[in-house]
Amino acid sequence: MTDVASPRFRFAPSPTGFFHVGGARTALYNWALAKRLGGTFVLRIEDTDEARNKPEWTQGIIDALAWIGVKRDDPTFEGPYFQSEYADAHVAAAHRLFAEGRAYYCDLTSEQIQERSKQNSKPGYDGYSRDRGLEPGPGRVLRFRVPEGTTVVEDLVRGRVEFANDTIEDFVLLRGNGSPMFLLANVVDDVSMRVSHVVRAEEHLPNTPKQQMLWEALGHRPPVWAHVPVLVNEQRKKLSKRRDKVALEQFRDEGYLSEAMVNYLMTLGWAPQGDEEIVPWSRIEAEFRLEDVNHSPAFFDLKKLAAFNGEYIRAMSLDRFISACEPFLTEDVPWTSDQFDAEIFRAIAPLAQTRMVTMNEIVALVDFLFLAEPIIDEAAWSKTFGGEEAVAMLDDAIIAFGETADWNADALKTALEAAGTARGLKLGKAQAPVRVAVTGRTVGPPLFEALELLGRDKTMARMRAAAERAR
RNA sequence: GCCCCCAUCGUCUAGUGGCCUAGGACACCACCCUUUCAAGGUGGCGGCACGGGUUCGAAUCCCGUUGGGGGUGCCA
Repeated sequence: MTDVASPRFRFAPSPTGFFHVGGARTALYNWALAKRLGGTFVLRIEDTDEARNKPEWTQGIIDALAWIGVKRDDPTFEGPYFQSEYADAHVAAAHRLFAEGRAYYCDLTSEQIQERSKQNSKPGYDGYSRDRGLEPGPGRVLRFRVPEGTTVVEDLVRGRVEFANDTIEDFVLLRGNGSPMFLLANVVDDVSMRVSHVVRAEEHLPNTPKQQMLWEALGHRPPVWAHVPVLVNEQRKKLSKRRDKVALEQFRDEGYLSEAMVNYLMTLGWAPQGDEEIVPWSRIEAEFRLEDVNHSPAFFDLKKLAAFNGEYIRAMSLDRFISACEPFLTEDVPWTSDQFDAEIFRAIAPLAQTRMVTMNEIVALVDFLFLAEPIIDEAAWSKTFGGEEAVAMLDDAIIAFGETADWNADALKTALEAAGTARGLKLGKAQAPVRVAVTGRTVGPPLFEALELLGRDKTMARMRAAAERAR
């Protein structure tokens, strides 16, 4: 192990798709530790699976990490390194192991291995070529000669985990074509990058005795291991890219705030001190300990994430909220840029802020203010104008508003309240037809404030149009 | 099958032998507030998987059972 005073952590994703929330949490754990302990966070892209890797995913990883605060320009950050560039070192290490008798070549095909396994009714590879003294050659894999005894993994979250070596098969180091396998490449890189702490998901725990033997065979003391529980879906299965919504990029695009996502992810398997779970990163960084990480899988709960996001949205200052809205106000919007009015938006923003769970919801909350005509939600329309009462109420509202001298929220409210009372309707009922007429929806920001911003002309025109349509 | 891990409200967790009549958060329900919807406030529902030990005392320690999960590739 390297200098304890300056630990080196690493995050080693493979660029095989969108960035997974589970990966994000692992990265965050490593990052929090590296920051607090004054260590280093090494990013190594494990791009050795040629069939599945795509270069564009690498940039995706870097961007996603930056989004959650793991930034390249931070002095704690080191890399990215690319595993594919170290293939020579991996092969050289394997050859050394062969020369030392720690590994041997085998010419069995996987079909033959399966056949033997079936015959002696033992799973996996049985060490058939251990003593055959095979030289390297095409189609021959290099296997590690697992020694006798027991391998004890000391894990910071699991404690002491023992593996009987006779349950571990002689695993492949080099493929038949001579290329290195994950187990080997991963260890050789960790050794050469002087990694002191391997913090990763629990699914790697079964690999750990193999890797630890490799560390030792290569003449090094193994790192500190820590295997954190996996994230699961509602069926309590490991989150998968195929069936679950896990892409960090998607959450970002829908308007989840990175602070909320980071905070939520950190509470999966761990909790800050005290009763508060919404805490700033500074506290997380100061308090996070691997020893405190839970041992059981955690359900990635979209509802709770949404609740966190809502909290974070409401906690923003008006200026921050407005600038956070901006990307969602310019792309994929129903209005044209000249229809948008920043002053009006600023006025409605505080009223929208408490009504959102994700930032992309801002559009539907304010669109009626910028569009020439509201987008009519048919379900809302038929529900509201199903009876004659609503149309009559709308007619009365048109008259009441027409007689209103000052066009402001208070005056409009007073006017509608009076009109409603005359028909025996409470304000809640009386406002409904007006709301649908003007905004197209049954829900939205407070009505009279919205009408004030919309202005007399547009409001009256929409109400008349709706009355016409409802007849 | 074999190896390994895990087990507190529906969910995420606090709890490290007495402070536990088990605390908080999300979700859910009710009420209050209220121009819709939210937000906010108040309250409620709800848990130590089971069985044995150890101990004066166990959610906490040990064993077993059951139940979940991960791994078992010439993927990473």
